[in-house]
Amino acid sequence: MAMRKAVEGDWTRCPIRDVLDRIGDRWSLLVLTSLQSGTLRFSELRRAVGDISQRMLSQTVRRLEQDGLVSRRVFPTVPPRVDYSLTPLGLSLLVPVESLVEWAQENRSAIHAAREAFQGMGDDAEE
Amino acid sequence: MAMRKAVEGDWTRCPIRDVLDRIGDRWSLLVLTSLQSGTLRFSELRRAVGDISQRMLSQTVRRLEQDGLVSRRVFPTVPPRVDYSLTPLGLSLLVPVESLVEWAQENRSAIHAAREAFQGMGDDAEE
DNA sequence: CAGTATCCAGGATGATACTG
DNA sequence: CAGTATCATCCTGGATACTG
Repeated sequence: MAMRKAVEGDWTRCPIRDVLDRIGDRWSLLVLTSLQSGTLRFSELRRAVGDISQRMLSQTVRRLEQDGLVSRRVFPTVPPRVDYSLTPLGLSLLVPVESLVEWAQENRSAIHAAREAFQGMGDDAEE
Repeated sequence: MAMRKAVEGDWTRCPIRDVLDRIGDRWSLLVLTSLQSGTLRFSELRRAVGDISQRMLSQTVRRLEQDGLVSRRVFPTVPPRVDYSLTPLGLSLLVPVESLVEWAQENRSAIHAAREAFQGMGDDAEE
């Protein structure tokens, strides 16, 4: 998704863009939900999310931290240790997000069925 | 959003990806909400959404139609006329989406404030 | 351990031109 | 009017290597 530019524009029409620009990417939501259960270290978070690269995890948590959704605590030990957890703001975001997740679960088959139906109509799906 | 591949994978963990892959892009949500008020023709929809290109609108509505979120009716007149409207499924999706929109409206300033706070910390926002 | 720096491929989006 | 085809561009995300 290439949409990090128009955020500051005339999007008063659509504040949702602010949110979508942040949770609409591949990893943010996974990171957020992974932290739902509690604090995790970088490596733990990485395992929890799954197959995310170091670079993307680093980038994702940094953005989430900048947006005030995730809190980052550094322990000046050696080896270094960094804890990540949800902020109240991040936690509050998960409420509406879960509504969406529920919808997704309930209607996943409907969407897939619709896609299947399209296959047989001689109309291709550009892929 | 470059995430149209992993949809069929092991995303049982995260059905939300199915949804995000479809509404997380730049235009889908705008199109959906534009149709909330009722049926629109292609050109009307284009004006309603704003500065979307013909190509992107065409592509977006096709995908939404394939997913069963939008209904498309063609009138074999000349000049041609095509009406777009939400399906019950599309309408039902807007319910949780609106929760997210509300959250976005209520917390927009909080997010922006968090970003501003970061500016002064010597940490750049990569842009 | 917890990152950052580079390089690179693929996809999303936009502009423009053409068609039924 | 309602698209499709093509081309160019920018960004996202992955792989790999290096650092404190």
